[in-house]
Amino acid sequence: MDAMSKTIRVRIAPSPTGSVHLGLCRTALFNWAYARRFGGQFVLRIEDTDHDRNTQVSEQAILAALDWLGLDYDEGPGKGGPFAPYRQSERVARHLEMAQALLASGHAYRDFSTPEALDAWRAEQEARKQRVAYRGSDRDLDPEVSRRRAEAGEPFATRFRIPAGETRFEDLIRGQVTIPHEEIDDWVMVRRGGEAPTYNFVVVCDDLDMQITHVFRGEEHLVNTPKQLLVYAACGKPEPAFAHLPLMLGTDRKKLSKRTGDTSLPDYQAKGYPKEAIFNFLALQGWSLDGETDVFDRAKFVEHFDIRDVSKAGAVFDPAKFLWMAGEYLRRETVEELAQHVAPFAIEAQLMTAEAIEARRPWFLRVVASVQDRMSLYSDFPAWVAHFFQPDDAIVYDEKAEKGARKREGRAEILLAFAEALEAGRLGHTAADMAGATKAWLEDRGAKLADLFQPLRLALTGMGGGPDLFETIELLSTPSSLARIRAGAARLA
RNA sequence: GGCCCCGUCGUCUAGUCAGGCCUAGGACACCAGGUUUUCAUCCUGGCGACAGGGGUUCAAAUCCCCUCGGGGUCACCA
Repeated sequence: MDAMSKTIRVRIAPSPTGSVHLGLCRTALFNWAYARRFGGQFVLRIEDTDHDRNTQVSEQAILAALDWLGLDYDEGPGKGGPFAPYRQSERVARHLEMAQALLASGHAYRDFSTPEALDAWRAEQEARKQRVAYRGSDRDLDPEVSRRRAEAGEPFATRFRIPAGETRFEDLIRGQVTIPHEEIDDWVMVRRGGEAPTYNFVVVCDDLDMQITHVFRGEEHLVNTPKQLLVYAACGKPEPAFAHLPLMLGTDRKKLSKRTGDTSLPDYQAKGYPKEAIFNFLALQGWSLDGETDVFDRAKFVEHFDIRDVSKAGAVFDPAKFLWMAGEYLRRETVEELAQHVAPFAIEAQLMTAEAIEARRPWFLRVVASVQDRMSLYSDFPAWVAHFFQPDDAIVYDEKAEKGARKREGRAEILLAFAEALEAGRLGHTAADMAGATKAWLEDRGAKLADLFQPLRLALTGMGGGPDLFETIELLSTPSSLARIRAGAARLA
């Protein structure tokens, strides 16, 4: 009832380790959409309780990724909010305080056993092949004794006392889930030494303090939920609603990992996937608009998204469909937009400098427009236009294309004749004029179109396919075209 | 292995909660045509699934049970 009447508050709580995984992006996407759809708040909290693995770079990468995808959060590190701080490492005092309270109420206990003893116990379990949930030997220690040993300086870990019974909860995606308590360890809330609380504990403390109403996260957290639910109960606090998203799978049907391909957002940014395509594709991993429409913008997504519509089964990540989606968005861009997106790739490939692009902007736009239908990714651009920057007498010929061109009888002669006609201006000067005039010219000579066009394309661009040839001639300029054609005639003779 | 979750075309999915409108729809991929000076775009068509077996019912992809298959998880990681 509480959760219904309060405004919706969702969060993502990534740990800043490694690169930004697509799974995190998708979880963020769904949380964000839910908040936006129902007028709630989307919170970012950095889960940096594992000091050994956290990195500052990684935290920055998460912030940058959300920003790039346009998933604006209402509260979070660097942005602040009514429940600051939003970095868990900065909230430890509060976590310890809550741990203290659970110790006092008997929901938790001090475990003085050594890590070595635990290892031995686990080894024994392993040997007997019958894994039983851990129940610390100090679980039933007299509270007074326990307190005194702690005061005497004996190190201990704080464990949660799992009661008998089972936990049953309603997952918004999966329906009712039941897990018997015999399966759950008396897990560690605060590590030995007393200053380092663990994830399963702090996540509840923080969600509680930040008044989170809905927890949407990956399915790998499903079996952890009872542990957390038990903490809510122990604190006497209402629990949020839970929904566990289906995993994103690799082609091996296992949790998406680097083994089967790129998994991080920066990988796809670097390859030149349009961001709206990434957004759209991620939205399709476990959710669909109406079963008919695959391409939709973020407004549409927000307008229709509901966590209840998310599917239960894991989604195999399909690179081919992702590529198609990329092309779909790339082709919808205006030439100006596309030029802007593609320019960095041209620069990186050392085809042009930023200054050169600026200086020849009208030309550059025409070039971009000419290959728009031929690209799926921004990174496809350099390969299509590289020939423009090669010396006229040393165009790099594609092997297959050259083989094809060499099959044409009289290739050198026709190229030379065409060059002459072109130079004399007998074919006109605009692409449209030249196309018509050239066809007439070919007919007069009794030649087939392919007799000229195949060798011509090779001479001009070195490629087997590409934009309209007369457009290419214009873009190249007549002198340069002539040089290439004559060089081609010589090379193909 | 225990426990938990899941199971519709190769892949993403609609349909499952409220059984009939499903001879199961869409998309990607693939194949075949068409358009085109080529490549691509674009257009048309094709291939292709209810994991299996039992029930319940006049009727099941939809409800129940079992089997099989896949995944997740079993830390003083998150």
